This record gives sequence, structure tokens and C-alpha cells, in this order.
Amino acid sequence: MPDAPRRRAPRGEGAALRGEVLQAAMDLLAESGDVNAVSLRAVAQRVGVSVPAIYLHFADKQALLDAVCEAVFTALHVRLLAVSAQSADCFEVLWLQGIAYVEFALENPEHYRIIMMQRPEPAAVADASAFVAGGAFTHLVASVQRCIDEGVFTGDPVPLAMQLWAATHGVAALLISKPDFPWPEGFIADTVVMAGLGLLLKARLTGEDMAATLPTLLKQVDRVRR
Amino acid sequence: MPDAPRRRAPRGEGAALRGEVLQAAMDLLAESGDVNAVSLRAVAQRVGVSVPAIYLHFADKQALLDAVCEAVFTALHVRLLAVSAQSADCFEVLWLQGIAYVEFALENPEHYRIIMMQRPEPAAVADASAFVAGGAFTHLVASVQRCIDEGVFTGDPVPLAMQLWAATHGVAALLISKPDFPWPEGFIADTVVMAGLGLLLKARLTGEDMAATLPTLLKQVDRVRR
DNA sequence: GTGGATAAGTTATCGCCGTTCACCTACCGC
DNA sequence: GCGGTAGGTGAACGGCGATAACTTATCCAC
Repeated sequence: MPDAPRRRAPRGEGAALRGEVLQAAMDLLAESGDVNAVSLRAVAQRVGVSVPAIYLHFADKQALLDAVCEAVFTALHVRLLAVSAQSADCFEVLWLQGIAYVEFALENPEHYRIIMMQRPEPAAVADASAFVAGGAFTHLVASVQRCIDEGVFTGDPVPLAMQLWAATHGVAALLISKPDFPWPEGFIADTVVMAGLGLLLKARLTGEDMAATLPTLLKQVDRVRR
Repeated sequence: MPDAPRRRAPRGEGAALRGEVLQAAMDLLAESGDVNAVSLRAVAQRVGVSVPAIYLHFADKQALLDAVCEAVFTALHVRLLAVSAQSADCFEVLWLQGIAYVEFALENPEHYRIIMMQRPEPAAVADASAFVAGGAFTHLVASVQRCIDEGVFTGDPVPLAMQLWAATHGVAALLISKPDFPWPEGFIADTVVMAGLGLLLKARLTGEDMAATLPTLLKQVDRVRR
């Protein structure tokens, strides 16, 4: 069923179709919750247009999907920003951000899958550095930097941020890919906090003989907890 | 080009084709490094058989892919076992296993992707519990249990193992999905160790006022490192 | 107003995919 | 050598992304 016998756009307004296509693709993805449901044919039918018309505004299907995800991922951007204002404790901010990140991924699993869990295209090199430079990753680096400034961590913030990101991504990715798995309660927070504490402890052990220091350290810790 | 005018199997030997199909699919996946290259038509042609013949031994394409991955994942099984014998230190075993896990994933990225990073099929509930019960996850739980026995961790080993798994999976998944990303040197080991240390520290802080204990703890740690 | 340039599409088609159904035929015991 | 049947085959379906060739609505100059 052609949903509407769409009128052709007037002369300089060809780009209007781009917006309609994008919206239709977003709706389709949100409604179905399945990337496979977003076929060019389905999108075209919903807009009331022929399939090749999509190619006037998107290089290929992947470009359309990327555009869909871009909109959603700017939402992540603002969300992480908001979270970082929620606590004065720089270390707490770190895991609040981690938890917010995972929750975001679970609320938009298909988008997250498209951006983060897909087979890399050969030409995605630029995409990667774009993510580092301008994306949500920047917030994470900034939060880590703040912890370094306050003496919680030491070293280069970027590798540290990547490690936290990896652990956090692991939680999100597993929950998305294996939703029927018997995940324990508090799994998200526990894992995120685990990563934070690990980084903290590691920052204080680097460059020394860790194997020798660790037992002493453990005793100290146990003394603290009485 | 039909690679070989394959002779039909004799009377009770129909199952022989299953092996040939499986082998062809494995080769195809290994050679191309791309799941998309493993089409039923490509597999059938390589075996020298018609496409529907595959359906005599595999319910659908996914069943074939699962069979391919099963073989590879038993290799992971033995690898993790071998690693756990490499060190007497139960805690060191833990991150040696983590590193081995990631290295395995990087050596078999497409297999890892199929098993761990795919959209879950609706009927994959059984698959999940099968992984918990019989797969490589058991080794991890066993290693964690050993750490608990030796007083390094405390609590239920299963949730702890899942947290370690999540962090480790995060490293593997990111490296596979974003291979062109400028990952720092030592990223794998650093992240895995981070997770281990985090769990260790967390086990010693559970149930207390973490925010209050942490500063004291940090001072102690800093005193240990002089 | 009208003619024509051109932006904004369409139609038709290709080659691929997974899957299914109806059919065939080589093997084997008798 | 003959029939039953295990072990296949051929043809087709519907859906996919993509492309090349063609059409048509719009707008401006005259």
C-alpha cells in the first residue's frame, strides 16, 4: 500500500525528500526494532516514492543507516553531559557516565548495534577518528582528565578512557546480544564500578613490581575494612 | 565453476555430505574472512552439489554457521584449559585467560562475531544457557572459584565471572568492530588486568560505605608504593 | 503564454540471496 | 533385473541492494 501519493517537491526543494526518507527510516527502525526491517523498499514505500529516489540523497543503504544513528547518538552526547553535572565527585561521575552509557545502549539497541557492533566497512577509518574527536568519547576523556587532575588517576587520559570504554561497551554489547542470558542483578553498575576501581588501583601500581606489592596492598585494604 | 563433479554417496552414507558441507563452509569463512561470503550457493558450488542438498543436513543457513562456530569454539575451550595450567598464581591465571580469550577472538573474528555479536534469534534462549553450562564460561567460573578459595575474591563466583567476561568481551568486540581505531599499546592486557584488580578491590569494599572507605584506602595504597 | 532547460523523480532490470516444492535417479536387497 | 527409497536435482519464488536509461513536473527567460 503506497501510504501517500506524494507530490513532487518544487524546484530547489529536492532536499526535502532527504528528511522524509530519514524520518521514515527512523520510524521503521524504532517500530520494528530490527535493522532487517529497514529495507530501501520499505522506506521508499512509506515515503511514497520509488526506491532509486533514495539514492538521490544517500550514497547507499549504509549511509542512510548512519544518518539514522547520528541523530540518536547526539542524544547520547547530551545525556552524558547532563550526567557529568550530577555529581561533584569526579570518580562518581565516571561510573554514572558508564551506567548512563549502557542504559542508553539498551534503550537504542539497534542503533547501538549499527554504530558499534557492525562489521567494519573498509572505508571506515575516518569514521573511527571522527568518533574519537567529536563523539561521546570526548566526554569520557574529559571526565578521566578531571580524575587525573584531582589525583585519582595518573598518566595519559586517552588510554585510560579507552579501557573504561571497553569494559562498559562489553556490558552493553553482551546485554544486547544475549538478552535472554541470566544476568545477575546489578550487573551493569557492578561491572562499571569494577572497571573504575581497577583503573584506580592500577594507576597506583604501575611501574612497580606488582606481584610483590599486591599482597602487602591486600593486607592494607583488609585492615581498612577492619 | 563446479569444483568437482561429486559422486553421490552410497546408501547409508548420506551423512558424509554433512561433513563436506561443513568443511567447505569453514574453509570459505577462513579464506574470505567475511560471513557474507559464506552463501549457501558458494558452499554448494564448492562441495559440487546443488543448494537444496544442504538443507538435507542443516535446518537453515544459521544452523550451518552455528556448526562452523562450534568447532572453532571447542578450540577456545582447550586453549583456556591449557592457559590455566601455565601459572600457579590463581589471580594471574585469571588475566592470562582473559588475554588468551581476546587473542582467540582476534584470530577468529568472524567466528567470534557470529557467536557473540549477532542479533539474537528469538529461539536462542537455550543457546545462552548452553553456553553457561558447557562452554568456555565454565573455565572462567572455575578460575574465579579458585581465587575465592584462596581468599582473593569473596562471594558468588558466577556474577564475578560474568563481570570479568563482560570487560574481556568488550576489548575483543571493540578490537574486532573498530580495527582501524588507534588502540594504545598493551590495550588488551591493561584492560583485562584492570578488570581483575577492580574485582579484587570491589570484593574488599562490598557492603561498606565505599565513599568513606575509599580515601583512607587510597592513602594506604600510596603509602605502600612509597 | 510558451518553449525549453533541468531538477526531481520513475521504470525496468540485474545479480544476488535464502528457502521451498516437485521431481528424478543411482544405489541396494531381493 | 526390478522395485523401493535414500540421496539428491531443477526450477521457481519473493525479497534484497544497486544501476542505467528514461520521463515529467517545475520554473525562468523571452
